[in-house]
Amino acid sequence: MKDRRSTGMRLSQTETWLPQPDLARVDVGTVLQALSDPVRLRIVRLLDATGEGSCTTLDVPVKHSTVSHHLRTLRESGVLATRLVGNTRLSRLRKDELERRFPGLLTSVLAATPPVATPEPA
Amino acid sequence: MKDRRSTGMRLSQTETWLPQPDLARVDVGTVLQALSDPVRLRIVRLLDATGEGSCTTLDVPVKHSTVSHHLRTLRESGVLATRLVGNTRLSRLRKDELERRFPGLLTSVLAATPPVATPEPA
DNA sequence: CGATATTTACGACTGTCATCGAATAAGGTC
DNA sequence: GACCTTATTCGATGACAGTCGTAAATATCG
Repeated sequence: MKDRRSTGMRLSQTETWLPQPDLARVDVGTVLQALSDPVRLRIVRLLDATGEGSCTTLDVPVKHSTVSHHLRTLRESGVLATRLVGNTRLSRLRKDELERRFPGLLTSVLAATPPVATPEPA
Repeated sequence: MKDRRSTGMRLSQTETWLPQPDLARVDVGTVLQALSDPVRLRIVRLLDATGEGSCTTLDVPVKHSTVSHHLRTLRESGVLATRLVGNTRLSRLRKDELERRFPGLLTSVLAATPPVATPEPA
């Protein structure tokens, strides 16, 4: 129950969300494709750790416009949901829904341990 | 030291395998990348159903040279192993190894149900 | 209203990758 | 050895995707 005073407080009763696909209509290949990119996989891991994130808060080694592009890809593939709050857009993982649609998939990806270093010392 | 009788019998003691990566050194992103292609995902499903398959036995809508390319990709990413038997190469999923390295990953992918049809009726 | 911050949209470049066809290598058969 | 089958490799091509910069849209603050 939010109670806003004179200072700018957002009202949370009518939250707007960006359009997102029904996971029942999403193919597992689409999700795999979305998760296959290194930057996107990093975004997913960050969102899993922090809960929510936006274009500027996500620590990824690409420009903002590129982050926006990746967030769009992840959203359209059903991996994350984005809600508009004031000036920013906060994205989060659709963890529960994904777990129901593809049991164990996202869980196993997030639980994956990094490879033992240096495949070939060159 | 081949010992063949009149009828063509294969000897199974010295089986040769194509080189494959140590899964401990494989990143989950590499596997996701390998599984993200539609043709490769189909190959993986076919191999899961039939146990083993080769370039010609796999029913995929691309030419043999392309199948060979995909099999190579899947092998180098650690998804499948290939053993040479006579003139052909039989590939199979490294299911158990993958399950140990990325618990639940391949399982969830193979268990994934197809999407409910017609995302957009056009 | 102006100024700033956040994000997206658009256009362009670039690199990667899937695909094919032809050539090559290797196995098995006659 | 000649021949066919199987599979890979190579080069070329075409399409897609990741990246960036800039412009545009929206919201917040003064």
